[in-house]
Amino acid sequence: MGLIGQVNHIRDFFEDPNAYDNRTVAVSGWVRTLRDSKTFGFIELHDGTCFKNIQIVFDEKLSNFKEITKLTIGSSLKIQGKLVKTPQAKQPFEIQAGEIVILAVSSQSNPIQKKRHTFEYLRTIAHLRSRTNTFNAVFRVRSILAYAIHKFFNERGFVYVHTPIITSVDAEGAGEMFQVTTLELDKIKHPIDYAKELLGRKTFLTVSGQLPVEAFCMGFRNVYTFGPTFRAENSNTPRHATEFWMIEPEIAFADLEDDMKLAEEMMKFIFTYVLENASQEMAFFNQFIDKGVIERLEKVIHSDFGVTTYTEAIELLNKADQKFEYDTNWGANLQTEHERFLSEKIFKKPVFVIDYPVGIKAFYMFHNEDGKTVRAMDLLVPGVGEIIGGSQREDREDVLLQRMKEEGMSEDVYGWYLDVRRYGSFPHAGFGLGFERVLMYITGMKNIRDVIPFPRTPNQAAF
RNA sequence: UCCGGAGUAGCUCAAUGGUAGAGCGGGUGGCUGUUAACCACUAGGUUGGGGGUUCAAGUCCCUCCUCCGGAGCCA
Repeated sequence: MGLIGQVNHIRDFFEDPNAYDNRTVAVSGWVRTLRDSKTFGFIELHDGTCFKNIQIVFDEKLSNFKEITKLTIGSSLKIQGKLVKTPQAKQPFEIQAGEIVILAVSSQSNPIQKKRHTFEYLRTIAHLRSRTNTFNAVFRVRSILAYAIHKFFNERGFVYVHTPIITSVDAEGAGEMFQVTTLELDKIKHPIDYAKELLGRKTFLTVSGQLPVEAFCMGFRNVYTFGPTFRAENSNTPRHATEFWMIEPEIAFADLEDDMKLAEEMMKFIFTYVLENASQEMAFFNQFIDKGVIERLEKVIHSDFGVTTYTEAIELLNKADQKFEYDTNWGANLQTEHERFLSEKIFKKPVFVIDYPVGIKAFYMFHNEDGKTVRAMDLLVPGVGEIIGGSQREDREDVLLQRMKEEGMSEDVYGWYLDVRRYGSFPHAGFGLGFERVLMYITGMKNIRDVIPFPRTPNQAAF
């Protein structure tokens, strides 16, 4: 006989308190905090089924009363008692315990204390931090957000494609790559014979699923990938991690306008879904992490995203009454300060910047007639910066081949990618959405290390 | 990787070159409705590592390490 059916879930109490009022219930969970007096006490119990805890009242009529008052934070319990409403108190209802079974007492050296901890400290105990209010809320929202993304694409007929994590496609222009090898590095002879690799060639962890997903776009029209990606950059910022998750849709018979429309619809859909399905967590973020985050999300849901060309953006920045550390000059990348000024001060909402100079964008982007720009788009959001990067793809085989030659890319490795243009080319477009960056925007968390369960950043691969 | 800041009790932080402290957390006791509970008592230290200056270094100098922030790279 299993244990699961023997207890109620706190989540159900909050969803329909009337159904349990004055009824005998059983719960299991962990002590979040405990207060006791001479003849009675209170436990706040967390059972993992929802953000909120339930208050347990216990008194000296229990045979193990003295033991219970000595319980430490984190100790696990099974409790039977009566659920009663408490309209005059802070909590809506509580359980008056008839029996408390102590399953395990937590060691008093538990690093999670009944006090406020800094996020920096909690990162050093990432395996324990899901027991705190903030991280419990962050990671439940992470789960709900992932579901919302799948739901969005599924409802629109997109096919979910599992693109490879190990790839031989080098230098996609998206950053440094981790090399994957089965060769014994301490015994390796130079020059390295990559034919001796288990996979028969030099391989890496993927920096993007875009190229393979484009191939599947030929068969299914609208597709997306959603999986981990890896960048071996020595980036030390609150917005970068070496391992992160990315969503990459690819749509057929579509141009850049369709691409932006999809991005905007998706953002609005997932924001709405999280607000509706994580209301307790969002209320917590709004009160303790980032005051006003709910209002900001609602504003985005009800506003039209801005659009400006790169060339116009440069003009807007030059006209602005604002000193920048770096000058804006056509042909150079926009600096972070420029991007923030555009989204936070000029547009005051998410804004697409489109039609970037050829020289600062990837080889596969569609070339405009002006010969100077490509059909690329970046979506900038206040506070987080670049959250989406996408483009209409170059679907003309000759133009693409020319660009690949200029980049020195070998047809051996990329020939299959040209086939997507060779056997019935079609206009198509897509984008990459940084999953953690959306999560930061939604929760108001300021550091990417605090929205990844076990973050990998330079010097950090513990757990 | 570059620039800046910080490393002192379990945690968050004090300490003019001169006896290393507080709050929280822990432990013990008290308290008849608490919810950041409250009150009393108590234990707890290789001041990030190494080297140097000085009668004397947490404090000044050199160096290394780590973390945080800004920049770059980008999602």
